[in-house]
Amino acid sequence: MIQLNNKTYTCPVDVTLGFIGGKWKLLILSHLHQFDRKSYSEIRDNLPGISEKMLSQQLKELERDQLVEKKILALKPYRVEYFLSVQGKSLSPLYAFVSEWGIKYLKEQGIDYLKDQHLYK
Amino acid sequence: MIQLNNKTYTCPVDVTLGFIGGKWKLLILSHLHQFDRKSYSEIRDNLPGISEKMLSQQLKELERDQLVEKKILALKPYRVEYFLSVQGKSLSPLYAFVSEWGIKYLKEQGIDYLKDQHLYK
DNA sequence: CTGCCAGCCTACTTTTTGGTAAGGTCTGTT
DNA sequence: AACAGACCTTACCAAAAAGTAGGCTGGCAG
Repeated sequence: MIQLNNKTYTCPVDVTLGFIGGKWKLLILSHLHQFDRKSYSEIRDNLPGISEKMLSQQLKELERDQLVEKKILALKPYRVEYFLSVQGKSLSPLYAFVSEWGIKYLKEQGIDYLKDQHLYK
Repeated sequence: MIQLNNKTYTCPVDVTLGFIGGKWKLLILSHLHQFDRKSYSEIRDNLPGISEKMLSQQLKELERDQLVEKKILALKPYRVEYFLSVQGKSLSPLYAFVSEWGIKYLKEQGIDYLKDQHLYK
């Protein structure tokens, strides 16, 4: 049992899961990793199904956990930009692996995601 | 949007998450990866906090998803053994990475997990 | 023959998570 | 002036996930 920030973790895996657990976190992170879609609405439009509540909630947690940073581009017309922090980028191999594993799995199921990508969306 | 087995996924990352999502799956998997503790009670005893309900439920799902296999060692005194399938082993880089990332993070927080491992448990 | 341990399963409750819908500011467009 | 779009927040509710507690079979040890 590891104690950290008033929470208990059973092992290092558990610690990492504390950051990337949840339905949308890895999706948002790997999205920021893959594409450079960074504005709020670009992320929203590229994660079909996510509600604005979830998006802003998760982004906030990711900022708090310092995996994502937000840059305010302008105040008068409020414009922002989200991007992976150094810490967030340190998880890059994970985003890559998880995505490739998914692609490989889909291929085994007869779905060529890369080829047919334009169809999905 | 990807359709597969009556479910909808937004991208390959989402597909992978379908297998390893949830609070205990990665914990169980990486446990089977790291140690060779394989019996039901060994897994239970090494994942402090997991309830038997969760353990058997998750094991069942992992079997269904073919990431884990179960071998019945004996019937009279019912004894079993769980281990990673080929499919489950194909996620090994993930277990390793997630664990190492956690260890690295802990180190940054002043906790030397590897050195003090004996203290946790 | 009692109790304990392996290996589960089930009913029930609580907690967490996620979804809906609405509101609110500001700014540009028509 | 009306509307739309970027960028959120909040209140309320439903669903899903997880926790609690107990039960059940069958050996084996004392």
